[in-house]
Amino acid sequence: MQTAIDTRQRIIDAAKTRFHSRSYADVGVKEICDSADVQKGSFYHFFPSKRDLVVAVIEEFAQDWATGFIAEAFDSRLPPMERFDYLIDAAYFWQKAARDIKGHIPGCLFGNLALEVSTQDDILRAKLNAVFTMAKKRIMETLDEAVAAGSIEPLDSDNSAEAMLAYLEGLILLAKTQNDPDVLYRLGKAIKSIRIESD
Amino acid sequence: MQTAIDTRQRIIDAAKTRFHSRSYADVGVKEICDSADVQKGSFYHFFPSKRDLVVAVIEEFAQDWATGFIAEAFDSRLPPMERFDYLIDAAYFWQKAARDIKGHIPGCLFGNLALEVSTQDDILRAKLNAVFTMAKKRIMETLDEAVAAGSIEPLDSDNSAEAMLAYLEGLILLAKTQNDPDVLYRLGKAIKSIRIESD
DNA sequence: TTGCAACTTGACCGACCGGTCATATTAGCT
DNA sequence: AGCTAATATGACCGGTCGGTCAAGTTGCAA
Repeated sequence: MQTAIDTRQRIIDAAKTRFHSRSYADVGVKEICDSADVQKGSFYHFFPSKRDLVVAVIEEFAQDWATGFIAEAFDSRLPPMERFDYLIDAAYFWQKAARDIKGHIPGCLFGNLALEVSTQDDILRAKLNAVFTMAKKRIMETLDEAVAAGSIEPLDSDNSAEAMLAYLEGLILLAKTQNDPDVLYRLGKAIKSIRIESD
Repeated sequence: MQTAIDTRQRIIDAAKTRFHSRSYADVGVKEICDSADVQKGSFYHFFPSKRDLVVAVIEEFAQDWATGFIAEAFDSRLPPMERFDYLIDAAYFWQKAARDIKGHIPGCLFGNLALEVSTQDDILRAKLNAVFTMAKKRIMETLDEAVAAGSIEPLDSDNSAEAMLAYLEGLILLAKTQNDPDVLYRLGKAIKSIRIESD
């Protein structure tokens, strides 16, 4: 059957955009089914529960992320510290594009979900945490490269990377609250000044 | 009638803790009424809608915040830059205390709500944005004081304050995702290194 | 060509959602 | 004491929620 994988994918696709631009609780199974042109029964054939769907969405989105703008921004041909400029740029353009189309900044799917479900579902929380850990790792490797290249002073790259990730998520949070992607432009450059000394 | 104000307050109190530690969508009017020992009809006597309740909760919480740990941390008797240490400390202890009692880090009510409702309700978004603007102002004043006292080099205090706020919110986001208040301790000190140069 | 598993269909479920309402009850003023 | 307006009561509303299920239909392997 050729449509099988397709059906599953259509469900994920419909859910992905909706969870991203609204919230987990606000998007119902029925709405997802309708927009994916799938019946309720089919939905529950592929996903035991709504929660299992959001897990799939997180996984796929993390993949998109890793192979998408994260991969582009962290291009190893670029001087290490320059990659952070690309990261901020990419975030800016993504949020701006979404706002121009939908009218609102969706923010970061992972950040959104993390704040929504972390206190209520430890498994989802762990999933989201793993995504952040992966992002942190990319940042850390870049910092280590920068240190090796002599473009920055040695530092606690692990904690510094986490701090930079926190800053990025915080920027996106404020940008979403103001519904204004320019926040990323105005404040983004400071990401390179964040550093935690090694002891 | 003596119980009148009391009833309204009981509703707000019950809602405040629940919205903070769960989410807006997840907490129903019925649950709030039950826990506040109030009937549905009474609830809608005081609040035209659930949304009006959350507005009241935001306002009261912002007040608690301003007169609570924000006021303490930004104590004018402290050297300006030291106040940021107190800010981080206060955030750390608050989150830790909540986790020890409830098992989970609730995060920042404003950050939580901002990511949950910003794309769906511009009025709530504006309310939350106003709270952030107030916090930013406090930070900015502190930075200006620090510059005046010569403890830091002159900088774009407005944007730097916003960047520091973003960082704080990002730290709380990661702490919540890891369910670990230590994130604030590990990474908090970097808040003082964030600066955006004036041009 | 038959058999079986993968998939689809759409009606159905109980629970809960935010919100309404007519009817008490109460408190404070005159 | 009597009136009025504020507050309280709890049954009730239509709609939606996540989820179930029995009965199809389809594609593929043997």
